[in-house]
Amino acid sequence: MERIERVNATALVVNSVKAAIQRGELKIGDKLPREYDMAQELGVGRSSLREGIKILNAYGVVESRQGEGTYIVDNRAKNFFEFMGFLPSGENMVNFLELRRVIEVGNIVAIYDKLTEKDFETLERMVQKLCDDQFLEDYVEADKEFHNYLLSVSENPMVIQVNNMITAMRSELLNRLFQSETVLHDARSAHRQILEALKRRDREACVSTVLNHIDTTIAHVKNMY
Amino acid sequence: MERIERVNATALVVNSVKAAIQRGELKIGDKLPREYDMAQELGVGRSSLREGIKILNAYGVVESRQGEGTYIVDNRAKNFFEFMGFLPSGENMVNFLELRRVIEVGNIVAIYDKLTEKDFETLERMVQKLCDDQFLEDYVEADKEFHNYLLSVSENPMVIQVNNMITAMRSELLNRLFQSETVLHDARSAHRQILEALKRRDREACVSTVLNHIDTTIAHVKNMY
DNA sequence: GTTTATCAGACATCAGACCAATTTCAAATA
DNA sequence: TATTTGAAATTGGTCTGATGTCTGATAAAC
Repeated sequence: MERIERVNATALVVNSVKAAIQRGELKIGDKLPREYDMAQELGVGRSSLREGIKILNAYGVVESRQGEGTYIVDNRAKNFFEFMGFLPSGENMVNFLELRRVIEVGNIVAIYDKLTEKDFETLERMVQKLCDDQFLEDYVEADKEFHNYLLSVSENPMVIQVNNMITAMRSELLNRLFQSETVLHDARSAHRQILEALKRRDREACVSTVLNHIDTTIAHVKNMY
Repeated sequence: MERIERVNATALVVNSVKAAIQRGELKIGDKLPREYDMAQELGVGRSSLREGIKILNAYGVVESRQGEGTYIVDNRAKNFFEFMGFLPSGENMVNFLELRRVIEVGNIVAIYDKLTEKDFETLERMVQKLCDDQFLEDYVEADKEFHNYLLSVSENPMVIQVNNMITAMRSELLNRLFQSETVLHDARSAHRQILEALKRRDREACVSTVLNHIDTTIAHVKNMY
């Protein structure tokens, strides 16, 4: 662990860990040195080290387990919503999908006339993949890919980041949803319809198809809870 | 400060402060007791208290100044974006407004057919206010009110919360923007157009007018930087 | 072979001492 | 009198050592 510019002891700890992760030196699952050793490495006291680790805990970057150690994790998405005061629950799942609907509709309006032939080819492959794939993990992957691609066209890192948070929360849900044959069928046809609307550069149809797609999902989720 | 259920010392501190804020016992600007006293009040050690305070600092709920004290603040919005890795800057202002555009467009599609006569009356008053008002602070207030009202119709706490974060970031920007007569004129006519589109329950027009409104703002901001 | 006891390792907490920044206020000064 | 200065008090920042508590592994008992 490299010592970063010192403004104060606590920030030094936070930045050192962040930097080590950024450099790929620390990966998810890695165990940090024990508090005493790490404090010495960074040249700070154990209290200051702990204060830094507490902040990283709050950010969802590490997780400390008493008697065991402190590990690198990525609970940032979860903490993102917790940060806003929301815990995952049945009701919040619907709220959460509605937020997603808002973003996906808003995004498609922003990008519907910006897609190139190359984009269409890529999207075509993704839709095809969703139709061809045989295993649950593949559906989930293909579904995510399609939506993430549309978001990425915005070329707006903030929009993409917010979407990442939502996608991370959605993974678990998708795994359950795609166990239903109906949902899978809906998704296949919906993605194709969205793509067709995009190809026609028909904004109104884009909005309708995206809206429909997610509303269907919401209806399914409401049935689940 | 009331002692909350104790799972562990640090969480106790965090929850106690949060609860006191929720109860309105602590307001923005209030000063917390000095660390030693507060630790005794809550029955925890000073180190544990400090770890809790550090978490609240990370959340943007309090701010500690050496030699002075610890105060209740609300930097949650700022920290929210910092958490996502974004610092306020000229370029990020545009990204940030584009995120806002995505959300406002997505939201108007979600609510355009849900407004009642009463809603229209309220919105009408708000548009009128924006036109009548004479002072900068009033414009800014009226503009915020209009957009927040539309978001609130969604009745989705997550959407509203994300909007709150954005609104908080936007305040500073609006103060500068509304110093331009052109921007003010644009805003007045844009808000009226949006309201008219809503009254006609014309989704396509809603999307167009909202899109236009924020695109105009983005253009102005681009000129500013 | 399974269960239980013990022990080492690691985080959790507390207390005390000292450091550093800020504020306060009274004394010195112009 | 008004201003400057500087020392003391206040408060958060940091370090250290001792002790508590939880977990996992190993050894002992059955």
